[in-house]
Amino acid sequence: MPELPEVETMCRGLHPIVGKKIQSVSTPPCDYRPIQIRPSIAKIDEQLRGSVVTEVSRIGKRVVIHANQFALILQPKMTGLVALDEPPDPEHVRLQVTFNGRPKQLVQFWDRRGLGTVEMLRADQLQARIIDGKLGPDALQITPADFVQRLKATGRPIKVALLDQKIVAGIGNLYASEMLHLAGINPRKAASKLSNQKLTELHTQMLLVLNLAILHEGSTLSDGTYRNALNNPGNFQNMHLVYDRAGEDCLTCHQAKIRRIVQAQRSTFFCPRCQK
DNA sequence: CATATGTCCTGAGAGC
DNA sequence: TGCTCTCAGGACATAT
Repeated sequence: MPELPEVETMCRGLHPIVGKKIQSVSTPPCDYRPIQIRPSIAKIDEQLRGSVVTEVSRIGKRVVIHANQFALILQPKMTGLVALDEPPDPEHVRLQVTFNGRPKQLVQFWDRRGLGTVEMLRADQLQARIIDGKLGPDALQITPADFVQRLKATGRPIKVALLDQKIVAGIGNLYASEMLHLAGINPRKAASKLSNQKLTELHTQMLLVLNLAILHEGSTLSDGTYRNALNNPGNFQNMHLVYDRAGEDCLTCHQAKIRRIVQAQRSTFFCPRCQK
């Protein structure tokens, strides 16, 4: 599940295409229901063909390829990824961007479940269409004070609040559990009832776990879908303290077992002893 | 406005 | 072994 560290890793892996000229943008034949692409692939190809990639950036959990004053926005959602090399399998390639030059370079948007989307906007529309009203400050950029203030403003359980991209952008189900464990916070606690000190600690641990995960190129889970741009798995899955470890010993206190609960229809993992 | 729920999709794994 | 069922969850649409 691509969250901030996985999407950041994808973006960094795409760096070799910066400065390259786009030869074409196309959708290869695919046996599955087509993903959402807007405007049409023909219009996207028309605008981007022949233009040079100036930047690859990340907005929350989206990958943005900039070229010709346009932004091509790839949203992996659950099982999508962006690959420079071969994707996990050839069956679920949803979009291809080919570049001029030898050897010919190719960026492929691959998505097994097809929940991902592709959107092209004028670069000057990015703020209004993607960020305003939809995304809070990025998890790697938000100040501790802003982080605390935004979480204090909701009575929802802290775990649920962390998943709300309007509060802070980039956190997903896996890292939400991990950072709450590191900060010693019970995921069911109302965000508004946490002390400033606890929330500040959470901010610290959030940065720690996200940056550490980026360093290890993200987490490749048992479904094996997430890979970095060169089709190698991440390494951070081996360092999870709570995620998907229900019934196993807590690696922090060694005196309790990790529990799984469901919040907002999503799994949450925590140690009942460390996170009271 | 804030919050809650339903929906999309495919494949892995469980259970019989 | 092969079938059916459940589950995984990001983001958006719709409901409360």
